Amino acid sequence: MVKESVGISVSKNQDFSEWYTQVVLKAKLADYAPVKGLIVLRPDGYSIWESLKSTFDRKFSQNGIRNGFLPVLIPESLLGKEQKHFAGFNPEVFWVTHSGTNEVGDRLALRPTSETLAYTLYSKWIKSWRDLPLKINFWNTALRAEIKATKPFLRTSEFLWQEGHTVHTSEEEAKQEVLKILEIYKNTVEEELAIPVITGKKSDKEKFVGAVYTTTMESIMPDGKALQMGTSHFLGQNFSIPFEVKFADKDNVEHFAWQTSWGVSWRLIGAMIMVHGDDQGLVLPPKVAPMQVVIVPIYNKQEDEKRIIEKSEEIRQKLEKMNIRVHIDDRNELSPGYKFNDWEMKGVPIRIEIGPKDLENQKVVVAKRYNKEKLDLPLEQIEKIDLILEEIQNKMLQVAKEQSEKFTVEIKDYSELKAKVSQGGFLQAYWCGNQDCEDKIKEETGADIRVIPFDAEDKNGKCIYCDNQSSSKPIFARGY
RNA sequence: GGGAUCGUCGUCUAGCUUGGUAUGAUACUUGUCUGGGGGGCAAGUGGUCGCAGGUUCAAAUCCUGCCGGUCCCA
Repeated sequence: MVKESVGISVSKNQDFSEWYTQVVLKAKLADYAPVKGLIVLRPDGYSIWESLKSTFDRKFSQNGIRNGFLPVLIPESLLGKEQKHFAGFNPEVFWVTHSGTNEVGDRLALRPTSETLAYTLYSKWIKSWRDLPLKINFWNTALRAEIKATKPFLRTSEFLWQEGHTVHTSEEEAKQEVLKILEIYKNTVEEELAIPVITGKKSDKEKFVGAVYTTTMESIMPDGKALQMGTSHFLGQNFSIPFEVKFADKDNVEHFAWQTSWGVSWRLIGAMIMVHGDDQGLVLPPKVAPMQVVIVPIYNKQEDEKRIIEKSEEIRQKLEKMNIRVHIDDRNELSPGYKFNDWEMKGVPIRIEIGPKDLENQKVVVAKRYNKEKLDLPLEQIEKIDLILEEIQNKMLQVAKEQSEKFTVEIKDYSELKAKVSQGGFLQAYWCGNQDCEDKIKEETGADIRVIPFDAEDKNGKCIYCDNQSSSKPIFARGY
């Protein structure tokens, strides 16, 4: 009866954008802050971020990367040192112009990204080839004015992310690092968030300003729009020269170093919501779910209550010993039905129902969130929950892969591209490599080059726009 | 960058055209009966009508500016 005011009031198909906002707010992941363009993370949202963070930290560490911390203010003189880079970011930089009532001399930027600041310090720290490679990652926030249309996790003026900055003695080693990081990104997103990605290069037009080239991973969202999930840049010597990041090599000759930078943001959480969520709300992959199992006890008589709570407690302890994150919903004032819907909206992967009838039969009811399946599980097999969580994680990736494949289409001619863009999807077509064609396609269809997949970097065919010999077969799409 | 639209207890909303004591639902609190898919009954708490000016005897309502949300187009 009151379904609409409590749950998600629109369906995912019918109004995707409204659906997304409602899921974020009603599942209590985030809320809008009092300042336009900014959001607040609530514990369930932050917990997902912490989970991703710890996975990345483990993998970075295995790759010899350590964490550091940089300040949020960057003086204008530093930010402007690499001109292209500066020009690219300038329109969205927030500036601090006053301290108290006094004007500051050199304006201070709220960091849009930390290359310039980090490399100023790197040039102090690096003297010799023995100091390299230097690999530091920074967990922080970046600020870029995005005040036209706020969308939690996807378009906000401040976002949580990590930015890694590495320095190498050789071009080759730096290029390898770029790929290693991209691979870490890819397998983390696929294994933890159950979202398939396509990796490859950005076109020159779309690359990070200041980079020699940018590698990226892209995913397709259920509304057919593409989302950039993370990027890893080869900076060459573009920064090491102006910032004088130099080292004396074994032969005692000074060289400019070779650099990389790379980052993923909480945008990944946005992607997870869009890819897996449904009309009932959030659907969380077990690996990042703040709560993996919720136990809902059901009883109506006093004596049942005691027995059932005891049994629930017993199950909780067993599961906790297996490192499963489990919670008993013992709120007395709410009906079981309400709790079912409540936890479904919040995306908890498994619900265990336990009532008098179950006790008699020495079993519980297990309900899987992602496909709504319910099954009976004998009490003595309760450890199987672990396997079911694993199965859910795998199936979710599989379903997402199928969805994503459906969205990936080969395009033969330009009229087809024009027609398909509005329906959305990854549209793969030959391209001559000329930016004029890229610009025209963007202008006429709204689609840009999202990624040139690694296996499509060298493809012979005819450019979809100008018919000339093609150099590659990129994926075109409208993006977020 | 251009345009549209909205802002009234936590949430959704009536009232605005035609100025005159703030409407309902839901949520929340308490009690009670309930309890296997969003329960019933009863009582109660909660709003400087986004903000700042202006017009007026009187402004949620009319005027101006600002702030904020959402959507569409480039």
